Amino acid sequence: MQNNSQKTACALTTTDKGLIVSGLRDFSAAQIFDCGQCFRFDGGEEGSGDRASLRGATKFSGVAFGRFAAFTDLPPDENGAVLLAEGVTEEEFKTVWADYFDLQTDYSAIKTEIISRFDEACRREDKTIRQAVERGCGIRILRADPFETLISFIISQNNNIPRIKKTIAALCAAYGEPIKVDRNISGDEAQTRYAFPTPEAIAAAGEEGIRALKTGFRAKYIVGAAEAVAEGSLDLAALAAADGEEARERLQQLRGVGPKVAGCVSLFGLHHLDAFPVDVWMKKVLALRYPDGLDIDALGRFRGVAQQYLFYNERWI
DNA sequence: CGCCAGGATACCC
DNA sequence: GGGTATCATGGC
Repeated sequence: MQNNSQKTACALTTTDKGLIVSGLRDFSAAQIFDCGQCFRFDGGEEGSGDRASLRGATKFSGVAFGRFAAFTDLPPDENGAVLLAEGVTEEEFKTVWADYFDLQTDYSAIKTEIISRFDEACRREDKTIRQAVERGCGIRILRADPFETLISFIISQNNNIPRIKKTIAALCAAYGEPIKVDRNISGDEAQTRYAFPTPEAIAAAGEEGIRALKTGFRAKYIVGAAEAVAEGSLDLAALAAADGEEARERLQQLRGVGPKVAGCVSLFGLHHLDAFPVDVWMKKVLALRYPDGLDIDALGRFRGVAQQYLFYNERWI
């Protein structure tokens, strides 16, 4: 599902307000950062634009791969969606953020296949998936760091999103490397940002060090996973290259990693788009929207993307 | 006080 | 194999 024409379609322009990325397809920073796949970006802050066109736009700022940046959706033009990236150079966008946002993947083609597979599985025209795809039309599956995703979703178990974000922020502040913040990002100069801790840093912190961050019963799971990666017994890069089912089974061998966490790590951290994590929200979707049952395995190789459309649709309905 | 939160585990039958 | 109490913590 690679599309070279799309790769070259997005255009970069450096302005005094930041880097303008135009010609984006199937893209919404707000939807991407608000659909539960990423815990390190915070929004809500109004775009500080002095122009009417920026009013109401939400800026999301945060850290990925040890880099702090802010992203704001601008009104689309005739070439597609437009994104304002602050604290990002053209070179950095091309080498880091374009890959993070999975810009080389054609999500229009994915949507078409998803709808087709759902129709087949339901043996009718499925209105639910159409509504979900429409509502979350700008969602993309981030290519997030595998280790960060693993630890983040271990923390997510039996937890709520605000507290998950708070705990991860505390983990980064305590054991992550401080990041030099670009002074051009207005309003954010004063705060020190932190990279996600390395496996070695978390392993060295030990169970007591991690428990001190109010991680509760998850502390031993977090340290165990970090130790496995640090000592090399768990090779996440190999799992990214492996079959989706094989990756999920290997992840579930870790204590504190069950089907749901393994599914989220596979989908968001390893980019296995066939992973379909079922959480309380998805159980609600399945019971409410598909009362006659739904064969997950029949939903095709992009069912993980469909899962995000359905999750977003149900959470913000 | 109780219940819930992007669950997993140990233990029950 | 399928049910269920328990696990830390904080918000409501």
